[in-house]
Amino acid sequence: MENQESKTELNILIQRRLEELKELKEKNIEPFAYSYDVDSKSSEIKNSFVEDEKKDVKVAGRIMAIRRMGKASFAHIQDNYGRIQFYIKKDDIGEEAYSVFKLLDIGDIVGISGYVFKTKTGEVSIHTKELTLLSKSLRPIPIAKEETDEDGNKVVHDQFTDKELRYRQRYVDLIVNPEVKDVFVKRSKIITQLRKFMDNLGILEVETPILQSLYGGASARPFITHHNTLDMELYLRIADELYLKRLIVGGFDGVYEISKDFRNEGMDRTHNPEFTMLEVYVAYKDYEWMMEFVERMINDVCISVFGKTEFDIDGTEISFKAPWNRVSMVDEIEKETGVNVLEHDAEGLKAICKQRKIDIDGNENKGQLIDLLFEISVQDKLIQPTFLIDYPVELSPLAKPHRTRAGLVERFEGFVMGKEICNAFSELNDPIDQKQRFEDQTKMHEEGDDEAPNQVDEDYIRALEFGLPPTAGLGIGIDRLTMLLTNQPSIRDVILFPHMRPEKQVKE
RNA sequence: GGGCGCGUAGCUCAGUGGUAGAGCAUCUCCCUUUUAAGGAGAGGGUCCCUGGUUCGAGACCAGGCGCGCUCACCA
Repeated sequence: MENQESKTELNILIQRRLEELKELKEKNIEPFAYSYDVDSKSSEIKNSFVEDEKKDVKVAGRIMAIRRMGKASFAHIQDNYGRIQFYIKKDDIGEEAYSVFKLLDIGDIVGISGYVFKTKTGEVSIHTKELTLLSKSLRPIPIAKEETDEDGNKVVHDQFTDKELRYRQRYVDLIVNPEVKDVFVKRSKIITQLRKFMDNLGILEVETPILQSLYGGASARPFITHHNTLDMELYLRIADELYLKRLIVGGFDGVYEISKDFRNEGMDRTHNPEFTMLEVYVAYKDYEWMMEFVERMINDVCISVFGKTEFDIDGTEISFKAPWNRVSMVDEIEKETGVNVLEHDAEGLKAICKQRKIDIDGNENKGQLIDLLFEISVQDKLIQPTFLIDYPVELSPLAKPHRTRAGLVERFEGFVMGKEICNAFSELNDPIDQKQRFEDQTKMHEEGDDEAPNQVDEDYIRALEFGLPPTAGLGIGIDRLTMLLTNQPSIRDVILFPHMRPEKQVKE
């Protein structure tokens, strides 16, 4: 069995590299070096090239292509900033050093010391004086080759495209697919800019528990874990909302957390079991203020990270420039369907749904039915950034009743391209109302809605009883925001290591 | 969970019932400004798994596993 395994092609390739490793050691070459004094970046060398200057540089990177021509060779290395070619000649570095070079492969990480020149075909390159092996690569990387066809278009051959392998072995994906790396650089910059924006406003970044004995702040099924010493069940948070508002009770004027949340639900293009949520709470503000806050913050991110507010998303021109559209949820539904949902109870809405052949299972409450009608008739039409405002109270157990419209709460969600990108409200700070709503939810849980919380968070009620100032709160899904701004089709394309079923075992 | 699709060399893929293929990668030789370098040669396969049909299965059938897309669920 073991022999069969060792006959595979991959194993032979690895075996070959192990032999090279041995030969290198016999030549007293350390194949896994300790450090290298890099003084240049590939991109800077190319951008700052001056003819005949012969500037000395030291760069390091992974060998991505080798073209050997007997006693001289060209190769490309790739560093964090791009690729650069180096030229290496036996006459320059000597027989022994050239024989070391011959033992190198695509994938090896090397340091190149030499001077910058331009080849006769015009490529800025490094004329190698000294080559240092920094890390021998034992496993062949999937090589993509690029050529430029007659029309000047870039054609990529043998690109590493298997999505499963790309997600499972993201390190390989990042090496060979540069545009993937760019998405994650953008993601990082988006988060950095969100932080800067809030920090500048004096909003304090905090950390709250991931392991919670009660879960709340959203409706979702939680992951359950166990604490051995306390011998009790703990939940991985589905939201950090209730903790952040406790901090507003405690006297902070503004807090935010960029939190990993966990929801034990289906996985698809827009759902990963763990995902990143920004939640912000600001005292003495309401949802009107928060809408302007979102406009300003997203504008700031667009300008700082992308240098623009107009985006081409799947062929549609989207403008994030403030102000965004604002439309009322129930008014829009009425506009599209002719139904004033506030005039009907749950039974009446069910009848309307059935009449219109909308698929329902009959257990929906009024809020869920309104939401259904919204999704069917309105949601897809919200293309340009739009705040959908004033939700039915049944859908929003943590939002404050609308100051003028009965049955509604002061809540908004931001939609772009028919997709939700944020959720916010004037926070409910009446402890008596809040307790009643929690109890209604717990009842829903008992009646079989396993996404409703299973018990009332009495401590949160106690906190409200001490007094929560008027507060505006906001949640933004960082993954989905990144998807939108970088035009990526799947949440897995903006999460470095998306959740996958476990591999049976790592091959070989 | 439903539907559709995919699974063949390290990578990208051909192969519609009759000897498992191509390009790149790998190995040997030649080649001191190449860039999908080039020339000559060589090696490399559990065709996802299990059963079935057949004289004969990579291909056809059934079941399974894995993955992708999509619908539903998930505010």
